[in-house]
Amino acid sequence: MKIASWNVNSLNVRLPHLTQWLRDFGPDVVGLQETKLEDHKFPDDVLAGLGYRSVFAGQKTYNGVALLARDRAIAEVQAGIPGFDDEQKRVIAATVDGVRIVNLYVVNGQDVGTEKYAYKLRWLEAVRGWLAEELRAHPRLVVLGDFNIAPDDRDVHDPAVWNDGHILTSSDERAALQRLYALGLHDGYRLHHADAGVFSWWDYRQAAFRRNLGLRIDLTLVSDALRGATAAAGIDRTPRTWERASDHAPAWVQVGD
DNA sequence: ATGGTGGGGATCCCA
Repeated sequence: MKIASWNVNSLNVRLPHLTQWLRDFGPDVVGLQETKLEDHKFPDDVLAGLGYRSVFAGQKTYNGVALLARDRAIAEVQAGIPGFDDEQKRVIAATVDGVRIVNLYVVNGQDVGTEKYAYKLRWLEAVRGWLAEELRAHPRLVVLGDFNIAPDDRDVHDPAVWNDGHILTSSDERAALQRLYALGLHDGYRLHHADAGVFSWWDYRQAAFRRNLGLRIDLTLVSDALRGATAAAGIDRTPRTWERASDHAPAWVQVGD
């Protein structure tokens, strides 16, 4: 099963890219972030025409997440973090073919020390508590999404700029990510690749994509129980080359066949 | 330190 994560930065704008990419890449499961669509506007009919069922939790203008699955049922759908009151639509989870999939749009955090940064750390702690429960109930777990955290220096183009005091790379954010790993979750990409300089997000400004000035912040984590079945992982840069692209590229992991 | 670009929707917020 090929399982992917893609921050589309407006599904309204990116629907042609998504449909093209579904045809080209043929993922079995996809988690989308930043759909920026209210649920009644979600294009589930278009996606059904391509063989994908979808579930979604959206809102106008900001955030919004969805899970798609091709030729498979989507069961036990959970939107939001249980017990964590939050108006922002950043989480959707479901079970597909015996694998629990948790799709996260992690808070960006703006700048270290801001109110949004504090919210990011609170939010990640709530996610950690919930994932501990999810792992007990569903040992075969994949946690994917836009984490808005670059795990280590290999995942940034310039570690001097993206340092322990900078948003997306600060020591508190990285420590929060390590606490997720400590639950028994593994960066799928790093199970197969040790290289530096492979990124999933490039700023729209300063021709960052052309110059490969990016970060790897879109992650696919696999649980202990799935680690041995993780056959491959990667990032598909192709959609980032298309006209009017999302600033993110899809990250994927293959579990089993 | 600043401001660069893009999406959404309202003339500014968020990334």
